[in-house]
Amino acid sequence: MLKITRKVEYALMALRHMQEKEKGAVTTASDIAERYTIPNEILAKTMQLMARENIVEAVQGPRGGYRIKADLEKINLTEFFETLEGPLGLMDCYFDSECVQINCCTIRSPIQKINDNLRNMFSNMTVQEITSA
Amino acid sequence: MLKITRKVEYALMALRHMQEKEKGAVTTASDIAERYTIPNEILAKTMQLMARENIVEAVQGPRGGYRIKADLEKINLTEFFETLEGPLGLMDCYFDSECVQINCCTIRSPIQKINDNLRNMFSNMTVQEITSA
DNA sequence: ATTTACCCGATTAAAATAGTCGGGTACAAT
DNA sequence: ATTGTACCCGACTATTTTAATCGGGTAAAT
Repeated sequence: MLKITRKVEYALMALRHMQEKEKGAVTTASDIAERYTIPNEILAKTMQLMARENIVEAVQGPRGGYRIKADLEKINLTEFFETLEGPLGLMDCYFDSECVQINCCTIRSPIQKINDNLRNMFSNMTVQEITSA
Repeated sequence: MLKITRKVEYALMALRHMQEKEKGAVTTASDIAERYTIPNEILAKTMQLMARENIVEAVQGPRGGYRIKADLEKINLTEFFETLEGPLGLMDCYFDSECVQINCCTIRSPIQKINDNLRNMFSNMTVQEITSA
């Protein structure tokens, strides 16, 4: 429990990789996949997702690839995680959920407080802190 | 991602329930399961686990049940989570793992720092804070 | 003895995550 | 124009993790 997903890991590794290149240079998804032994198509998808979300910019065609578009110092980890994986919460009942305990759950509000702390912690860290630490 | 498990939720609800009764009184696993619509046998297992770990005490036979044994103010959440679910970490590679990226992973140490913060946060909270907030 | 309630390993089911496949579109170079 | 490279994307399958079930026990009060 309390794990981050592969997708998030791959995304961070890719961003870090691109950040080490000259600004404006592009890198192909398969270059990154090969470099870090990441399954090609799953990284491709992750890059596409980040492109849709304007974290990176895609350049199509031969000599194309991706480059960083957003200012990584301005994206906090709560935002980043939610962009890639959807709503963040220790329990599902804070967003969706037809949990059978919904009306008799006695720990919902105490856990909610912990959840707030957690979100807070992640909101106070930027993607940049991971990609260049 | 970053979810706590059902088992942990059930355990906390059970502890909270027992805590509301007079000290020394026992409650059966099926009473608790019924009260909160928890599948009987999964709660039973969870209670057995907590009994093995000396968090609760089991009284066998008719009129038996469980009562709280440990001082819940002295159990922090890191301990509690690890007792129920094993080692705590945002990524697997901090304990087990034959991760293919193990030698080329560029985000391991930054994530490790976040992991330390997370553990720290949970280590500074007690089970009591959840069961009686 | 019988009944109640804990004990526990093995198994199955369901859900979440991870990875694959196939058929597209954009565009630079020739 | 054609070719080749690289992004795009929905649908699908496999794997892993989590949740729940089953079956056959043991302890103890009445």
